[in-house]
Order: sequence, then structure tokens, then C-alpha cells
Amino acid sequence: MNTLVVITGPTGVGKTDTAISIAQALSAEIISADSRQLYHEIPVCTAAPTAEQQALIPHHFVGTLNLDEYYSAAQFESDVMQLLPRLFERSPYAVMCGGSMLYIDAVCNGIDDIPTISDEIRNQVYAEYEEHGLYYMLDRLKALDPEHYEVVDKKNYKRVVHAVEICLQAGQTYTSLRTNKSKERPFRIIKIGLNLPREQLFDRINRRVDAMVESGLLEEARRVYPLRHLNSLNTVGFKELFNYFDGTWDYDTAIARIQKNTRVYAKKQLTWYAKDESMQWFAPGDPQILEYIKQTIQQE
RNA sequence: GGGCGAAUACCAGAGUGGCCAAAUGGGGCAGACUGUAAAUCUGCUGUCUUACGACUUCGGUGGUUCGAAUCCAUCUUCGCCCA
Repeated sequence: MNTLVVITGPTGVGKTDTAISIAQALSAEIISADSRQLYHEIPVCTAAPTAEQQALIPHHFVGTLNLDEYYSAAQFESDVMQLLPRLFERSPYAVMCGGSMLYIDAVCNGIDDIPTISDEIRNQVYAEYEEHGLYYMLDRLKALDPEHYEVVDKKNYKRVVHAVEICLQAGQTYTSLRTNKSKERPFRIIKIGLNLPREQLFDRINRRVDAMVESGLLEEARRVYPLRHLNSLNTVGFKELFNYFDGTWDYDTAIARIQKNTRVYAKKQLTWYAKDESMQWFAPGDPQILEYIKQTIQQE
């Protein structure tokens, strides 16, 4: 049976390097599971694998999209499921590396089949939200899908609006589209979580931000500044610098906020992963990881 | 030596007699999450308690008052001004 080795963990922990060495050992290619490294104009901000790193091992889903292209976890699921058979022809292993929790979840467990929202409906529903506000949208959802209304996070406008969008797009309730089942995959999945003591991790994050600045983060941010409204740029590292360019924050504040928001993001990732009991935790670069993979396979 | 001003929780900073364990912001901590997810959203942050609630706080001490972070006296520290 083929094996997908998933390597994940908080941002800045050292996933890229670890994944490359594991992939080399397994003669596998790497599937990036990172919602921002997908975009090709922003390698510094997203700490994307460098050309040298990519020369060592082929990486998929890095720098493949333009900033204005729509993408989603579901899209990622289907793209990966399409790619994997080809990778498994070349090697019994593939390594998926990244920190986008929902993307990884979509590949490992599947995501429900929900129609993609058309631009018309998206624009229309957002216009309604802008004009009438959250309470109006909640009423709308209550009428369209009372069951989901009961459970939706009523303070989270994105969830509410999206549920409305789905109902309108699908012509049926969101509830009816949710299966609560995870999909069976025709390959084995081994999940490796990378982590470090909190203090070390945060220290690495802080230093990485400084390194990004040295590598031209500001220049990169300036280049994309005119496109700031794009979702792909609603990203830690850019939003703070955009505030600096606007004059809202001074430079030091912006940098400090990038570091802080990166730390917050790392914590958010850890919170998500903490629920995943199938994850085995290691320090980045730990040689035991390979042992663990081999053992797991042998045991079956 | 004299005059004025300030002292509030981890930090900044409101509050100027009861509605104050004390606004707000920052920082910290915890959590939610199935199609924009590096997104979006939530809770906690004096002590004890699952909670109800109880207790101790607003530089120190003493007072006024039914009641004080808030008023008075005094002391300490800091800042500014005059010598």
C-alpha cells in the first residue's frame, strides 16, 4: 500500500527542511499544503521553499497561482487526489508538508461536496451583508436553513454569509450537504507533527521575521501593495506592512505586529492539531521520524 | 529651600463619593473551525471557587463619610518650574 507522509506543525518550526530530508530518504516528492505558498509572487512573505530546495526534491503546489486566483481547501483536495496516483507510480511514498490545517484535513479526511459559489451569488450575498448587516444575514439563514442556523457561529459573519451562499447556490440546505463522514483513502496516511518548546518556537519565529526583512520582505510587500484587497494578500506579514505604508503604524510597530501575529497563528495551528490523535509529534529534523514511519508500515 | 503636578491591575491609560475588581488599548493565556482558513470568530486575564459567591486591591499611613481609587492630612517616590 502506498503511503502519504504528512508533515505539519506550527509556522516557523522547520517543516520545509525536515520534509526535504524525509522525502530524500524515501525518494518521494513533496506536496506543499500551504494556502499562501501557492501564489508565486510572494515567496519571501510565505517562506516558500527556495529554488535550491526545490532543486533537491520536486515540490508541488508552490508558486502555481496568480495572486488574484481563487483557491480553496476543496480545490486542494481534488488537485492532490488527482496528483497522488501519478506520484505513487514513481514512489510508494509521497510527502505532504505544510501548515494549512484545513487543507491537510481536506486531503486526509475529505471535505463535503458543496457547490462552488458563483461570482454572482458571492457578490450578491456580500452586498446584502454590507448593506443590511449580520442580523439580517442571520434571519436570511434562519429562513433558508433553520437547522444550520441553530448551530452556526452567529458572531462569525464569514460562516453565516457562507452558509447563506451555499443554500442559494445549491438550492438546498447546507445541512443536507453535510455528511459528517470522513472519506476513505486508497493509501496509508502517516501524520507527523513537528513542534518545539514554546519559547524556542517563538524565538525562531521572531528571528525568522527579521530574516525575511533582510531577504526583501518590504520590497515584496511594496510590489503587491496595490493589490492589497486580494484574499491572497490577507496574510500575516503583508497586512501589517500595508498599515505601515498607509502611515497607520510606524515601522517598528509593524514589525512587532508581524512577529506577534505569527506567534498567534502558530498557537492557532497547535490548538487545531492538538485534537488530532493520529498525529505523532517530533522535533524538527529528528532522525526518529524515519524510524517511526518504517515501524508504522511494518506493523500493519 | 520654595511652588506645581503625578502615583491605578503585566504595560499604557480612563475613572474624580455609591451603578468599580475598576473603561479602553497593548501584551499574555485558552478555545471554535468541513470550500477565501496565514482567513473568520469566541472566552479568560486581582485571589479563592465548576458556578453562585466570598475575599483583598487603585504609592504608604491616618482621617472625614452610612459609603472612598475618588475628599482631607501627612509621608514617600517621580516629573516640571522658581531659587
